[in-house]
Order: sequence, then C-alpha cells, then structure tokens
Amino acid sequence: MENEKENHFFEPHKRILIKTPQKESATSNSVLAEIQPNFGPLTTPTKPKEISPGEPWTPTANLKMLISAASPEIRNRDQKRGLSDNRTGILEAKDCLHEHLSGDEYEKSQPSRKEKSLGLLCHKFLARYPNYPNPAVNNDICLDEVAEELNVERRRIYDIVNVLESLHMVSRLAKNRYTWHGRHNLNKTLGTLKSVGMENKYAEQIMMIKKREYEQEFDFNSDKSEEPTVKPGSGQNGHSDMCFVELPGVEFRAASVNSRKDKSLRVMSQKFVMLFLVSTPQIVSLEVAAKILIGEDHVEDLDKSKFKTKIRRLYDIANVLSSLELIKKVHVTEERGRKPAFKWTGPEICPNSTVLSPVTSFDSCDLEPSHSSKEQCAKNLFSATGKPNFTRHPSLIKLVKSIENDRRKINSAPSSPIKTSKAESSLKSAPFPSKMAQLAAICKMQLEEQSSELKKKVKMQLTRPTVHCQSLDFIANSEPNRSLASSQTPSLIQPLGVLPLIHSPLSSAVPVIMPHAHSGASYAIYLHPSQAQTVTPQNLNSTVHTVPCTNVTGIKGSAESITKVTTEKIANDVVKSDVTTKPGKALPTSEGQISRNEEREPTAERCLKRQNVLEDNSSKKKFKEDLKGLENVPATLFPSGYLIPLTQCPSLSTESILSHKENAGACSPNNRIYNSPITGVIPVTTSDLSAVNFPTFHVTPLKLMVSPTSVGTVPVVNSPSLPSSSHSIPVQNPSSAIVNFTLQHLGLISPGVQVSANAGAGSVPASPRTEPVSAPSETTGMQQGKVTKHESPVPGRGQVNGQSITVTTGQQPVPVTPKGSQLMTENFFRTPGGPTKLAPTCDDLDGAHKTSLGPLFVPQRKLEVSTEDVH
DNA sequence: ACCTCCCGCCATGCT
DNA sequence: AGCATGGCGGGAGGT
Repeated sequence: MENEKENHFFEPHKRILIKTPQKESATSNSVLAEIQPNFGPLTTPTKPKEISPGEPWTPTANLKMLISAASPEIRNRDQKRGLSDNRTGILEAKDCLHEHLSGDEYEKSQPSRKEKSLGLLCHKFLARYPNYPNPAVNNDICLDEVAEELNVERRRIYDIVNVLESLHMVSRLAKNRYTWHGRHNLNKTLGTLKSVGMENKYAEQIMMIKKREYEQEFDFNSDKSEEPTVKPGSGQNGHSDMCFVELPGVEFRAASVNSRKDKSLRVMSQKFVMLFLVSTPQIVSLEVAAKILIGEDHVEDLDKSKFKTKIRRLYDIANVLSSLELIKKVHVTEERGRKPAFKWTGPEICPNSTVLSPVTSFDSCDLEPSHSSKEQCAKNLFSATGKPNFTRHPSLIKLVKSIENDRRKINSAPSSPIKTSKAESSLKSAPFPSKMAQLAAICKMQLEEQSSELKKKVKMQLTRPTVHCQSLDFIANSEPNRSLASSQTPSLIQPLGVLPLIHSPLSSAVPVIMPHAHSGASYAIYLHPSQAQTVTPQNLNSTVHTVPCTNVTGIKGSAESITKVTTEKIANDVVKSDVTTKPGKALPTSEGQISRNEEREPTAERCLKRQNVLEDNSSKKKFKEDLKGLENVPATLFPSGYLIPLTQCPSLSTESILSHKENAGACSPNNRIYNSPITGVIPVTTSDLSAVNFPTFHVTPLKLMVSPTSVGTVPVVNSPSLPSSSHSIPVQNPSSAIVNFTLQHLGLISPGVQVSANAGAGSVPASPRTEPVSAPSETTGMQQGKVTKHESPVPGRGQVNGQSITVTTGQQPVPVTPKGSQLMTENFFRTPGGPTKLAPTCDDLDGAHKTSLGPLFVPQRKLEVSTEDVH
C-alpha cells in the first residue's frame, strides 16, 4: 500500500527511469531526463533523472525553485536544457560556472567523482531530513523518490540507508519505504553499541592487533590470531557475526529486511562504530577495523581480496558516518607510515545506552536498550509493537502543533514555493525539515556554483572570499548539527566543493540562560563546549553572543574544523582560498582565534583527541597550538555562546526548521534555512531582536565554531543577510548572501558583522537541531535558546554594532532551564549532537554558563574572528 | 603507485 | 517471474 502511495505521489514525475538503475551518467542524465517524461513503472527505476519539471511538490521541485530563485543562472540553464533536475541543475550550475560551456559538453565533464561521492550524497540525503524529526509527523522516506531527487542510483541510497539503519536513524517500514528517526535514538543506539562492543571485547582486540602490528608488521595471517586473547565473541556472542543490534522500538518491521539483517553493511557499520566507542583514543584505522571485522567472521581468511573488500566497505560506511559527523578521517602515523583512520567525533557515550542522555531516553522510545547483546541481537522483528518507536512526550506534540502553525504561516508565504516532498505531504511537520534541507541543498548548489566562480574570482580578487569561508565554517559548525538543523549547512559547504563534510561537530554549545536586560526576556547562551572549557569567563566574554531567539543553532563543530582542516585537504584548500581573501575587516583577528577555539572539539572530544591523537597532521597540531594560544588570549573572542531568548523559542527546533522553508523559498540570503519559523524570516526577528538588541543585526554572532579557515570567511558578510547585499558582489552575491544567511542562521556569523549592509537581515539562524523532542522537559529553555545568534565578539554589547547584547547580564542566568548540574564539558560536547544531550546539557550548562557567562558577557571584542585566516 | 571508492553486475530472497 | 536489496570487486579518479 504504502508503496503504492508513494509511487503515486512522487512517481508521477519521477518515474522515468527504467528499472535499471544503472548508470546514468550524469551527463546522460540531462538528456535523458528531458526526454523522459515519464513515468515508469512504479517500481524502481533507478535512474534518476528527474525531470519533472513541473511538480511543485517534490522536493526537487522546491529545490529547483529555490535554486532558480537564487540563481537565475541556473534557471536559465535549466531552461535551456529543459531539464531540471535538481541535481543536474547543480551540476550544471557548476558547469555553467565554467560556463562557457554550452553546456552539454561541460556538463558531462563535470561531475567528478567527488561530486558523486557517497559522502556528498549522504549529505544531501541528510539535508532532507531534520536531525530531530517530530515524531508526530510522518517521516517516511521513499527510496525511489530520494534516489530520483538526488539523482543517483538506488543502489547508492541503499548504502546510505543501511548505515543509517544500523544507527537506527531510519527504520524500514516497507518496501521502498523507510521512516526517518533522525538522531533521536542515536545516543541510545550508540550506547547500546558500545555495550555490545565492550562485551565483544573489541577494545582488547584492537589492542592486540595493534600490538601485533607493532611487534610484527602485519601479517594478516597473524592477525587473525588475534583473537586468542580476546575472543570476541565472548559476550554474547555470537557476535561474531553478531546479529544486528536493534533497539526496542526500532526494529525492522519489514520481514524482508530481516532476512538480510545480519548482512554485512548494517552489521559492519555497527561493528565499526563499536570499535570507536570502545577504543580509547577513539581512533580506528581501517586496517584494524577490517581485521577485526574479518576476524570475527572467520578469523582466518586473510585473503587479501577479502581484506580489500572489507576496506572498500568500510570506506562506504565511513563516508556515511562522516556525513553524520560521527567520525572524521585522520591519518594515524605508525611505524610503518601513515594509515588512513577515522576518529570518532560523535558524542561521548556511556556504555549503556541509557546513560547518555536522559533526554534521549525518552525520546526514543521506550525502550531501553537492552544491552544484552543477545537481546539486541534478537531481532526484534516481531516487535510488533506498533510503532513503539518514538512515542513522544506530550510536550512534543505541542511543539508539533506550534510548528505546524508556523508552517502554515510560512507556507502561506509567497516566497516559498516549496513543495513539500511527499513525505511532507504525508507528514505534516516533517516537511519543513526537508524543505530546509532542500534549501540548504540549493544553497549549496548555488554556493558551489558561485564558489567555483568565486574561487576563480577570489583568486583574482580577494574580496569576497568570506563567503566561502563562511560556508565552510558553517558547515563545520553546523554540520554537526546538520542533522539537526543543519543539514543545510552541509550542503552549503559542499558547494564549495569542498568536502562535504565536515563535521564538527559538536560543537555543542552550551546554553546558558541569561536574563535579558533589555528586553527582559531571558536568553540562553550556548557556548561551545570547547570554548566553555577553554574559556574561562574571560574567554567567555569574548565569545558570548546574544542571539535573539529563535533558533539557536549552534555553533558547533568548531573543534573539528581544525582537524578537518588539517585532515581534509580539500576543505582546507577551499577554505584557505577563501579565507585568504577575507576582508580584513571584519573579524580578522578574532576569527582565527575563534576558529581555533571553536575548533575545539567538544571538550570531551578534544581531550580525547589530544590524548589520543596520534595522527594528525602537523598542521592540526599547529592549529591547535595556535588555538590554544588564542584561547588564552583574552582578547580573542570566541563566539561561542549563543543567547537565546527563552521566550521565543518555545517551539523550538522544529519550528526553526519550519521557518526554514520560508527562508528558503526566498532564497535570499537571508532566507535560508534556518530561521525559526517564527522568526522565520529573519527580519522578523526584529521584534525579537529588538528585544534582544539585535535590531540591527549588527550584532555579529559569534561565530563560533568556525574553523580557522573558515574564520577567514567570516567577514563574509557581505551581506549576508541582506538581500541587497547579495547584490553586492555579483557573482558571489547570491551565494554569498546565502552563505551569510546560512551562517547567520547558524550563528556563525553575525549579521552585523561586516556585512555590509545590512545587517538587517539578521536572520538568525535557527537551529533546527534543537531538538525539541528531547527535551520536553528540559527543554524549553534550552530549546528556545537555540536560537541564538551569535554575536560577535563582543560580548556584551558590543559588538560593534551595538548590539550588544544582552549578554551582559549574563549573570543570572535565568533559571530557566538549567539546572546546571553538569559540567559543561560534557555538555559541550555536543550539544548539538544529540538532542538528548542537549537538553541535559543545557541545563547543566546553564549553570555553568551562568557562571561563565557572566563574565563572558563582557568581553567585548568583536569578533574579529574572522580573519584569521589562518593559516 | 597508492588511496579512495564509484559503479553496476549479479546473487539473494521476498512478492 | 519480477522486483527490491545489497554483496562484491573491477577498475578509475585523485593525489
């Protein structure tokens, strides 16, 4: 049934393809697409090509619209082609950039492998859904649809979905259909996996392998033996092949699924994750992972081919996990040399799933993970529980309603054409996120295009670089969130060409609540964990930003940026280029610092990383060092905190997401994604702002997390928000605007900042991420907070604009939320990450923040951030 | 030359 | 039989 429905909905346009997924070359696509009008059989055609020009509803359509709105160029192209694939559009856009091309020619050429990478695809995929979807809504995912929209073979979607499924971020409903759970269950799942991993003694196995390696070189053969000591299976074992670990409400429903449940990709993914969770450094090399995974299966086989295959699969999994920001690629330098490895950048998890977050607990479900692996293993196929899955707290429901309302408002807005995706249609709230995502995607595309152009230009001229950087930053920052709100970000980033990912995550910001002096409204401030740690009150000063309510998104991710940077060349490069240009103005100084600070990973992570870090590039180290230095420096600011108006936020994340739509629709820079629904439009916020101080926007947000590189971007500004601004630079403009927008939303950038103009725009980023869900309890405060913005550097007042903000007070944090018990550190971790965590964190944080914050507010610096280029 | 990992053939198993 | 899934590994792009 469902399928049918789905098909109906979507398919109309989509269905073109024929069943065979096979290749499509991108190039060909366009052509085909045009041609194909059709519908294909419902079944799955894989190929994507979308065409459907018409349909408004599909996300694609929305994207198209957005894109077109955003960039006329693209539109033109499409027209020319007649196509409209989203994807294609994007790609094309790139081409266009190159332009020159008449198009076709170029088009074909384009999509480079990277553009087709699983990581990028995953980003796109994730961008379509909110990190913390409203349970109330229907969050169905139609694989065919997604494949079409993303213009990829269905096969690729399976790769993504399988990994997501292993984390219980999605669950299969039926053929072709999955339900998106987002990160609600993530912490729980991770906790469970950690428990299972512990049972299996993976840590020991890892150690053994390493030991052996060191001692000997590798002999794979020998490796196998590894187990001797450990025995993996001990625990329940069975594991070896262990069964797929399931969570109670998340079991696979579809029978079919069951059959292959234990098959590799899912199980491999879980095992791979377990390795990270169990190992101390949390850095796992592919080689070790492959050995362990093979070992379980059979110890022996050394086959090289088998090993190679395993590695290949691990790359696939790693790409998805990277997109989720759970891991990051690094290189471990061992005696032998550098080996590819991945570092866990996800939330710290307690062994039992339970631990983590209280929040989580509820969110997800009821269940608690059983830890016994056996149980887990037991496939709960039966679980019949209807969908036990996510039952949500009443509060959530309320949120949903509010969101919906917002949505309506938004929808009504002219700007957004948005179509809802099928899912949306089906669901209510869900759509927003997707829209957001779409928007993000669009932005990305635009950015990409622009970026490409920009890059060129930039090289030539430095001026605008910022944008790009920002985008990166965002990404970095946001990404972590991505799931949350951010999916967008990622997308944005991508455009850069960069990497997709970034992870960063975590950055969680710690929320602190403060009373707002002016408005009286209280705000929560989110600090980055990292910052928090590092930051002393003094630091805080610099960092804190106030934000108007709506959404806060956070910052996140900063820490990683560094690593990423180092690690990821691409990103770096891109960034660098951009950064370099950065206008000076803006935040130059601080930025770098900030970025560094931001970089910090969530504190916890950082610590770990530092300890562990084996690898890393010197560059990283350098950065870190730099950062450290910076951190210390009082002057610097970090934009770590966000202020969130408590008042507004009630709805929270979802709302924010919703708001997105609007923005998105607009395309205008401002628009973007994140806005809170309410604020939705940023401008709107003014009221809020006013309260906040925002008014002008000048406030710059803090940036926070920006990676150093990104920092540079900061300056971006240009106009981010402003529409007008967009204009400023022609080429970039749109993109820049978008970027700014995004950034702003994300909080990375302050609107005011530099930008030129207007700050007004002010959009605040909302962070979708916030997860409403989790928090019911906590929540409120926190969530609300999300919104924040950062301001720039200045704490208090500062900022240049004066926005100053509320921060000042800081002091009193208002009680709202926070309980504060915990340390910040933890909180810091990832706020973003898990909703669950967040909530708690927030509370905790608050307390902490308060303290810290108080001081924080003070700071004043502007942000300087920007610049820095950093390196 | 090595690292990544895309691509898509084709097996598997549900419908 | 047809189709959805997804294992698997050739081989190409990137560096």
